[in-house]
Amino acid sequence: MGRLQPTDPKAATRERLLAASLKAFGHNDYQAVSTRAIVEQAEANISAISYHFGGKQQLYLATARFLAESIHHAMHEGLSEIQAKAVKAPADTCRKLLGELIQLLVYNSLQGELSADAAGFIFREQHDPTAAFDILYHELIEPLQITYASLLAGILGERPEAREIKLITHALMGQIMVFRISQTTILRRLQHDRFDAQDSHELAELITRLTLAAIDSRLKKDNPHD
Amino acid sequence: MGRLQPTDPKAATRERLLAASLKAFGHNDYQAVSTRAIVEQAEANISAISYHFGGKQQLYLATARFLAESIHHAMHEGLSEIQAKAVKAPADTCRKLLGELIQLLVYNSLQGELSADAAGFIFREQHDPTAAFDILYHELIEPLQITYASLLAGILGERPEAREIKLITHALMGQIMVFRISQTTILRRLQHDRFDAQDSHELAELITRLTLAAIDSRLKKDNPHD
DNA sequence: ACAATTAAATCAAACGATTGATTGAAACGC
DNA sequence: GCGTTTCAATCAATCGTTTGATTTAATTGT
Repeated sequence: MGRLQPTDPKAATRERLLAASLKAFGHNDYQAVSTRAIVEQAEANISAISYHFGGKQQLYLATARFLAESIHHAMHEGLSEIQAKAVKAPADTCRKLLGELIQLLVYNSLQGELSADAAGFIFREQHDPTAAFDILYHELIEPLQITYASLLAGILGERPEAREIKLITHALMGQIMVFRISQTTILRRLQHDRFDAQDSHELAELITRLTLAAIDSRLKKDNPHD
Repeated sequence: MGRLQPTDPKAATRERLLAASLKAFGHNDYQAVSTRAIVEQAEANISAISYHFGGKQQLYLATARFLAESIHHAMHEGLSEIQAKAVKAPADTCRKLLGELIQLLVYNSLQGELSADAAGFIFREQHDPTAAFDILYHELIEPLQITYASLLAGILGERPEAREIKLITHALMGQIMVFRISQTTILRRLQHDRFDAQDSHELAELITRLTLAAIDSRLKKDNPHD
């Protein structure tokens, strides 16, 4: 997995357990994942879970933190650059940055090696939230929403905290997420078997066009002197 | 539940098992749902599953069919009316019908009594498809996508089967679905506790505006004599 | 029309297998 | 040699399924 491998042999087992847990919990409910399946995938002993985490429940929460860190690590470079350029940026700069953000999100959603596991984990927490959702929300979901919303607000000249900006942000980000969440559907519709990097690029461009068009019409509506 | 209650007392247990299964499988994986939990909810005996369906696996597949039928039943009236008006309809009629379809989808996604169970069931099958996905896809997902795509194609003057129409359909329907799938996120962002009928109406109008705007820009791009 | 017979449906009890967790001994690095 | 980490063995609890008996409903014989 794409994580930094710890040279410390003590923490190696812990890291393998987290990676195996993410893969397992990304595809199955908490109750549906057996601790034995995790330790088998991690090539560890059954009691390693109790020893390193205290139990299955604590391992699950640690996996949520591990997931948030992993995604944050994978997107931090691109994301922080966008966020830095976005402060007090003019509308046309925000438009360009929004395109970059969409590209970043699409690529990470479709090409990221743990995107499938992450999507499964996050959705389950969305549908029936546990304590893990708080971790994912504050460290992953909310920052992305705020970044997207601030760009949107920069283009539209409104407050990022406005109710309608939040709703539009959610709807427009849905255009991206649906290609991960409902990937089986769209692949079947296209009679395709997987999205490669080229597909992701094309998809990001399409979504960017749709997104900017939706925003533009709102600009015109607010400034009827057109 | 909003299903037609069978006067036949023989099939009553079967129906209760299906309703209980949908509720259970909508919130938990196949493996995470115990047959004992289902029969307890259904007020039936443990062996009723084997007797009426042959086993847990067959009950699960029957639940998928039950879900497809239930949603179909809930949306059939509004959907068939839209589909009937859509045949060879001019672009402006398609625009109006698309708004009605969005309204229908939003309302059913957010207000439908089994929408939460359905969303959970369908997502799990999207993420790790089993034999149940084929049922859901052919009887539920694909018809909706085709209806949406044909309206889109009617507005844009293109073939509903075109690759780009399918992609745009998927992206735009994502604007709707994300409010069900990621409902926990948007409710937390808004510091809201639930979407009522008024919220759903407002949401449908917002999404319709965003959607039509995205389509309109494409019209202009294709007809540059504007 | 009513008792006898058959079929359909439900029930409690039990099966082996698997679950999360714990234990004390063994192996490890320093 | 001592603290850390891993191991196989074992615990009670729960899993899906099966079983044989019981109850309920329908059918038949007369």
